Amino acid sequence: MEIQLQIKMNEKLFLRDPEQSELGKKIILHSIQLIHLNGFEAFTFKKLAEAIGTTEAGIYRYFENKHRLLIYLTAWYWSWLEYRVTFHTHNIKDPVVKLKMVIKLLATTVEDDISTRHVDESILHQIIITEGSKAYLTKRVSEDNKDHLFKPYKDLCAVIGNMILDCNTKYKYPKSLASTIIEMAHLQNFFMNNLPSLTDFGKNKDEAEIVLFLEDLVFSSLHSTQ
Amino acid sequence: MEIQLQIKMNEKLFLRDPEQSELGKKIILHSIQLIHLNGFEAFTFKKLAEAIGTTEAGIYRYFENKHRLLIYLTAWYWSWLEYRVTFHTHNIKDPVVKLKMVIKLLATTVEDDISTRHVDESILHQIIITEGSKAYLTKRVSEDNKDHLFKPYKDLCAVIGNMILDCNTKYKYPKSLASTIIEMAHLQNFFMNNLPSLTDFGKNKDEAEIVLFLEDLVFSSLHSTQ
DNA sequence: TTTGCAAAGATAGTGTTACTATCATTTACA
DNA sequence: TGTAAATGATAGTAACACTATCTTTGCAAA
Repeated sequence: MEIQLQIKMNEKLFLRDPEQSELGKKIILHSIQLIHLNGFEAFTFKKLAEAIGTTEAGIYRYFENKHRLLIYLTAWYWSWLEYRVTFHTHNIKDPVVKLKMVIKLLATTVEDDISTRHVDESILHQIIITEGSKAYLTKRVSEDNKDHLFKPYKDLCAVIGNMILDCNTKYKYPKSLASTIIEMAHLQNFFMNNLPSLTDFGKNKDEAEIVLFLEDLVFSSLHSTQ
Repeated sequence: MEIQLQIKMNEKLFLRDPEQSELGKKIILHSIQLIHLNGFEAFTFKKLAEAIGTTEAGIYRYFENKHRLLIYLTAWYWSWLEYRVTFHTHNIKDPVVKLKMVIKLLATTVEDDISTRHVDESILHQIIITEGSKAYLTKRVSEDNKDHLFKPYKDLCAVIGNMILDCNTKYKYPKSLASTIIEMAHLQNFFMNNLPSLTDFGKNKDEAEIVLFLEDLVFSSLHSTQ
């Protein structure tokens, strides 16, 4: 049995759906590799076209510009992560166990899990750690938000927020705590590997310790009697 | 009595010290305004030169490129904030009260406080919220770190980490909690104003609520019996 | 079998960005 | 008054971020 996951993306994320053609899939595959290799700033459509063996104009038929492509990749990533969260927390009754699973999924490098043909999820995960926030840290954020480009991110945050409430109905900041977990799962990973003195994980560089930190943070807040 | 604050910056942050000349000070003043107005991506040395009334080449004598200028601005900001933290927590004995003061300083818009002639601190604060993380989220981060360009940020983080330990010597993640507070003070503010569904502050858009959230987060962790 | 049409390929062109170089002029100050 | 440093003025280049147009290919309905 081979299962293939297909994620349906908002049409405003692209000009032409990259999932619907060979060229489109190549754009996704190679853009992930190139961004990972040189970083988003050094990434250009010209280099991407050369890597694929097509021309710049060809890429522009799929994506307005490289920033839109980044938004597409992040949206895809968050959709995929929400699916993984749903999948891996299914049948878990205890909300605490559930939330621990989510923290683990957020903060741990993906092995081959639920996979897709044309996306390398573990490299994409690395990209989102370094480049993900650049998708929304712009002057255009409100317009892009109106086009629902960040919906997958907000949906995931809402799902986690609800799980937090399942642990403690009286907790006052479920959404902020959810976005804090999501962002910190990535940022502590970046710091651990690049600016280790900003973390307590520099010695072992072990993702498992980030999980422990986040668990302590979350469940202290949720069990607090303050 | 008029007090002027002068912050001594690492020499690797610039080619020529902008604090030492009128042109240099104009570069700082106007770059802050322009980045705030159009965002860092749309900011160019040409536009900056036009705003100042000098030429591109003139700017390049002070800063290698716009990314270095951003690093300079962030480094200045974190140095200034560390000074404010030291100043405002001085003479406070209770470590909990001290840490609460820090959270307030991090998460609240600055009014005219400890001021400098050529830097608009409240606009700079806004810039750091949106653009600050772009200073280190790059492929060059390790090299830049070797040049100590992020020292002010790391110093502030260390100071806060020690205050955390003063509250609870046994707490296991002082540095990670410190970087979490710093980053979240900014990011929750950005989300509140731009992607409010990621927070619990969308209704009132009140920074004071971010302070309460962070206090709850921090002191739950530090008083936790888990 | 033809026609028709969308996707992709090929090529060219434009304005802007991110620099680098050079030389003349002003300013500071010794 | 002389000299060096800072600044101003101008020019130039390679890469980037697009846009336009025209041709070719493949495939499907008439």
